[in-house]
Amino acid sequence: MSELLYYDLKDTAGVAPGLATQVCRELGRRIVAGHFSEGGLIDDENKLCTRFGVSKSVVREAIKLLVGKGLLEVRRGSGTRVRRRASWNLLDDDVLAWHQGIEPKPEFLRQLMDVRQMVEPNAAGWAAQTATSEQIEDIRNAQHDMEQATSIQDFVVADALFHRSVLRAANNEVLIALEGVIFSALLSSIKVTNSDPRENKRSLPLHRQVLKAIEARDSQAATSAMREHLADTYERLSGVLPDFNANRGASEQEG
Amino acid sequence: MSELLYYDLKDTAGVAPGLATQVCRELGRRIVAGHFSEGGLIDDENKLCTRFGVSKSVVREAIKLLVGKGLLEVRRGSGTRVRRRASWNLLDDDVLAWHQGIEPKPEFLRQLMDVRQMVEPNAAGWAAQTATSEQIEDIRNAQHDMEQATSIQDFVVADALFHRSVLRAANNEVLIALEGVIFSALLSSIKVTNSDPRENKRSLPLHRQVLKAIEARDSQAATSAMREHLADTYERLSGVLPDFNANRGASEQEG
DNA sequence: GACAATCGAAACATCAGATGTTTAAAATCA
DNA sequence: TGATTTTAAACATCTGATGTTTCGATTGTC
Repeated sequence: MSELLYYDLKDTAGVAPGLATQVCRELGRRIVAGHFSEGGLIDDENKLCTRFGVSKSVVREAIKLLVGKGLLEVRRGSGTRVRRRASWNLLDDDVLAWHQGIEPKPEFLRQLMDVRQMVEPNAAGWAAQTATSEQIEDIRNAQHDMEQATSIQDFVVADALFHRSVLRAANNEVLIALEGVIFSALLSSIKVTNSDPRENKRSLPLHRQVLKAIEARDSQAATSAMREHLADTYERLSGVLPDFNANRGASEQEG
Repeated sequence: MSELLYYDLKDTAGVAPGLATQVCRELGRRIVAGHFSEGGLIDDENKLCTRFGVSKSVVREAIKLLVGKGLLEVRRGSGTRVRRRASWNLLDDDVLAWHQGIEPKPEFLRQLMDVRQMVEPNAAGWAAQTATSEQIEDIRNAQHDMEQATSIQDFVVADALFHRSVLRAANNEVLIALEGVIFSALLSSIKVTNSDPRENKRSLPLHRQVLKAIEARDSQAATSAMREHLADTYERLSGVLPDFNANRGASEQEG
């Protein structure tokens, strides 16, 4: 499951997660997977205690965590409800990670890609202006690892680290908080295209170009190269997912 | 305090916050305000119980909430530490709200504005393509409220709602999750420029242009108008804050 | 005196049970 | 029927006990 890969990339490992975190993740996965109807009640505290075999305090802490992520809403006396998706903190690392546990939805993936196309060319441009030599070194190393990768997994990890390095090199705290979006989109894309390593190597020249432009402090070139790279990814996804561009430019729904 | 204004805009009101939420907010404010050294220990559970006059379960839930926002790190046996700022979930609504409780830091505000300049022109462009008639109506109403506003507060709220309407009209779930960044930047900007209502009215023509372009389904015009509006804001901030552009490479690009 | 093994206090983790408050639905009555 | 009262369900909070981990202090040997 690539949810674990996501957590690896965020190096959330190291610390042993307590029971509350475990229960939180288990519930979170089910909510994101759509096992509960929007606005529907989930089991009460006692049932959850029995189901997970833990005490009430643990369940309460787990629920508090999910409330913090916007997934649940607790009403005293009434019960605990699943909030509508529009209220979820979609940028929360766990919420994004849990999305990796389900089949990628074409429209959501497109939205993630739209945001990547908005964010990363700018990030590359800023990186060319402000990156320190250490930050450029990080980008170079990631690029090198992409070249050397032999398995799909190694390649994806190196790819993710490349884009993260660029993002960090832009030296904008708020921007860095968006790295989860990039990881999520990247992992989902790989899952969808399921391309073999050779196919992936196709994107290497553009990554090289981004690196070169940043090294040369050429902001516009970095922006362009990154934009071109993402457009290529975008196109590949369009080819594989029929609904990828479906709900674009037209909407008049709502029930 | 405009932290409350932030919460109003996110309509987090309605439900009475329990003790855990109160303690969480109180601690969160202090952390964001920098009352603790990075990596430093905070009081242990018992001391916090005494300090806030609540039971251990409440304190534990509050701490779990802060861990979920990346502000704290709990190590069994050792204690609870404040994580370094780079690990905070800066896009979390509460974290952004707590930033409103302190004097805006020029560099952080610039970073927020950079992100706005990256996000909102795109959002306006997409809104021109995908907005429903109801969504356009929302934008129109917000714009109307801006025209009619008499107090600074009314104006800021209408301004925030205008930008939120545009963001929502882009019909991208991930994008919507960034509305907190816009609110935060907007409220900080007002606090800094402290401009009187008449001065604010200066931005009305550009808002009108954005609205007109979206109504006309002219994506490029919407993007341009929004870009121009933000560039204007950016410039005004540069004039007031000497350090606003301090840690910065040089030029802007984007095309 | 240096170093390693041991011990114990501090701090978080979990559990169990009791009591208060709020909500919403069921029961009751005019 | 419609308004009021009652009651059961569910969350909120408190209390106290026990387990586990960490880290520093103590101790004992060489």
